[in-house]
Amino acid sequence: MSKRITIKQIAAALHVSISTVSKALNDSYEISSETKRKIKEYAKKHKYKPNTLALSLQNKKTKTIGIIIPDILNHFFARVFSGIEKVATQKGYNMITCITNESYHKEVTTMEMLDNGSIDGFIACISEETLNLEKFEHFNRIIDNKTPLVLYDRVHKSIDCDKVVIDNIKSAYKATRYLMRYGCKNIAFISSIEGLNVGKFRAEGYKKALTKYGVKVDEKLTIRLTKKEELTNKINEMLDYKLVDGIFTVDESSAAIAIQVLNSRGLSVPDDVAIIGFTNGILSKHITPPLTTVNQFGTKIGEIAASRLIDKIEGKIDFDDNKTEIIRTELIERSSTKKAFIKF
Amino acid sequence: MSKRITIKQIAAALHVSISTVSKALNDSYEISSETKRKIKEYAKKHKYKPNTLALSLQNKKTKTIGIIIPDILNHFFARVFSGIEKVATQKGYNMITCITNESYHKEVTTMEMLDNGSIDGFIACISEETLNLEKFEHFNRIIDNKTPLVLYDRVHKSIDCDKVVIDNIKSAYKATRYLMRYGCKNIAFISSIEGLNVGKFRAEGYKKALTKYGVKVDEKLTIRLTKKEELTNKINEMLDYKLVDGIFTVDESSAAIAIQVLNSRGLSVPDDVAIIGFTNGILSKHITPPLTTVNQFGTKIGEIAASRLIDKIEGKIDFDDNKTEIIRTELIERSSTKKAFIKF
DNA sequence: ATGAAAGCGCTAACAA
DNA sequence: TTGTTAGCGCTTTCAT
Repeated sequence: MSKRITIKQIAAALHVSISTVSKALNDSYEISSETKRKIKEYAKKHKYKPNTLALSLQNKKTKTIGIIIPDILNHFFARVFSGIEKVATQKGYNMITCITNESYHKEVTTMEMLDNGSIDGFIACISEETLNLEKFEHFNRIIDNKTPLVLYDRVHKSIDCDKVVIDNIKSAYKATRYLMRYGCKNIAFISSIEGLNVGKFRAEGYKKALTKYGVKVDEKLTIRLTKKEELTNKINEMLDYKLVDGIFTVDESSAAIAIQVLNSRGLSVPDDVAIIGFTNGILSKHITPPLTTVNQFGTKIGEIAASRLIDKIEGKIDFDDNKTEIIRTELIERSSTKKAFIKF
Repeated sequence: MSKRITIKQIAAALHVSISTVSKALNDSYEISSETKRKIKEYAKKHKYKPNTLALSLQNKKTKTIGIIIPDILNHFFARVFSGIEKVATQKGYNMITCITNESYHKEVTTMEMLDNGSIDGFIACISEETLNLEKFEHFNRIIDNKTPLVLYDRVHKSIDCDKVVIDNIKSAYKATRYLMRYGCKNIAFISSIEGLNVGKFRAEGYKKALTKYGVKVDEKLTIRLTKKEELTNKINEMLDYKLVDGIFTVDESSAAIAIQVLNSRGLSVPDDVAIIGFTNGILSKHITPPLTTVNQFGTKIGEIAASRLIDKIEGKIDFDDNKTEIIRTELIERSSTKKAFIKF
């Protein structure tokens, strides 16, 4: 019914010029307070709202940022997203969201499409497929266009931009070390994200810890898959080969599956086997036993990424001044590593 | 570096008029194929991409929809979101997302802000606070502005628009009936979402089932909270009062918490107590024992909502032709209700 | 203190 | 077949 009103209509109604209205609404010193009053009053009465599109077209700023998320069902990404949204809202930015579902093609087309003035900058996480194809030209094109870009979580050295990540190697190292200090002699490694560089880094951290403490890496105790399908079988096979007393899984659901397999074999967590997971999601808190896990501070990652991007957009930071922020992780101790006795 | 090129620049470079370029690029029959060729070639070479903003300003269509989500960390909403995104992408729409965090104020301000031409329509889920305040004028204002609106999951009768929901009463009724048929004599009801109308409906369905089968409703067996904080205590109190043999929880984490409480009292699920949850999220599959649960088909809800909205936007459906789609639910049977013997 | 006019990038009705 | 012009809603010189 009420359909929005324009500056032009206000001008006509009040018998003044369009520019007078514009200036009045923007509190220009040029306009008499009396005219301002009248105009503002009329505007308010008729619920005048400036047309964002016209504004954006004018000043080449949309106050909108593009968010690229590989998989919104992943709780970690949902956390990052909520961090981004918090800062974006606070600073008056809207978000256009694209879920790539780990597809290279989707990633390329949406980013190309958005990078024509629709958004002021991107916050993106590289999709699995892109990572495997190692094709990053679309990101570099974005950068060439002088569109600010912040990459989070999964990054790549051939893209020169702001980055917000965690130290995967170190985090995995510490988790593994924790298990060793806890007394575990045979520690397995389980990953269902071998397709991601972060997955590989975590494997690296695991090996590094073992080596550092003089334990030989037994490849038969490392399960490195790119998806979850075969997981149950592989874990069973591994347990047939050797009965481990500690497991480090690189994602949450792998830990849940490991627990189920162990239980089905009559083994108890943590009494027979201690487990540490990665990513402190909903599962970690609620499975039985609650999972000791590496917390990634997803919300924090999102917040930092958004702040950085907006600072770039608003020129508070020079476009070429790129930085890689490493967000700390923490080990949250829960019952999956709570034996009554703790050897060394 | 390459900064985007405009139609005007193409025109200048090729010594033709702006409109010729525009027409050529849009494959107008008015332009000679030779000129078209030249123009398109030049455009491609210089990576011309039309400015969406200018287009939107022109034809008053943004090809963008606004998505209002109360809480993105809630897996059900993440599912709905992914359903929306699937259809939106497929039909060439972008999404501007707003997470209200259950806040009335956030909901009002974002929707007001977006409803000025920035988006072509809304898909929204009413926030908890809004529901409690019972203030829905902002939705009606949207509708008055002739902006298409589709509400999902949490709706209200005083807002006259398209809706996509589930039948909460019926779903709860069936879940409760399942427990009775399964042999449960004392069935408890646990809710931590009493602040939502959907929560109340589910309680209603529970009672309806009991009554229908001649079981008297014992209020002391119903726990109806608006948050999760006190849950563990309340469940313990309830179990002190009476040892139930069946529990119907209206959300997923309540079920997980109930299982933890039962286990801590030395009770086993499903042998001592059978449990059915609501919303088939990540938890349901992975907790021990896996949870029998009412699946809500979140993705489907999102898809239907998006299709409906886009049909409205594109005028395939009359603006005032509102419809409420009721998406069926299903009971997924898992181990939390798998006693060896089944009476009745 | 107010207004006319140009322009942001593009489309479309109308001329030529 | 091509070009001129006006206009989408708004800002911003530059007159007046």
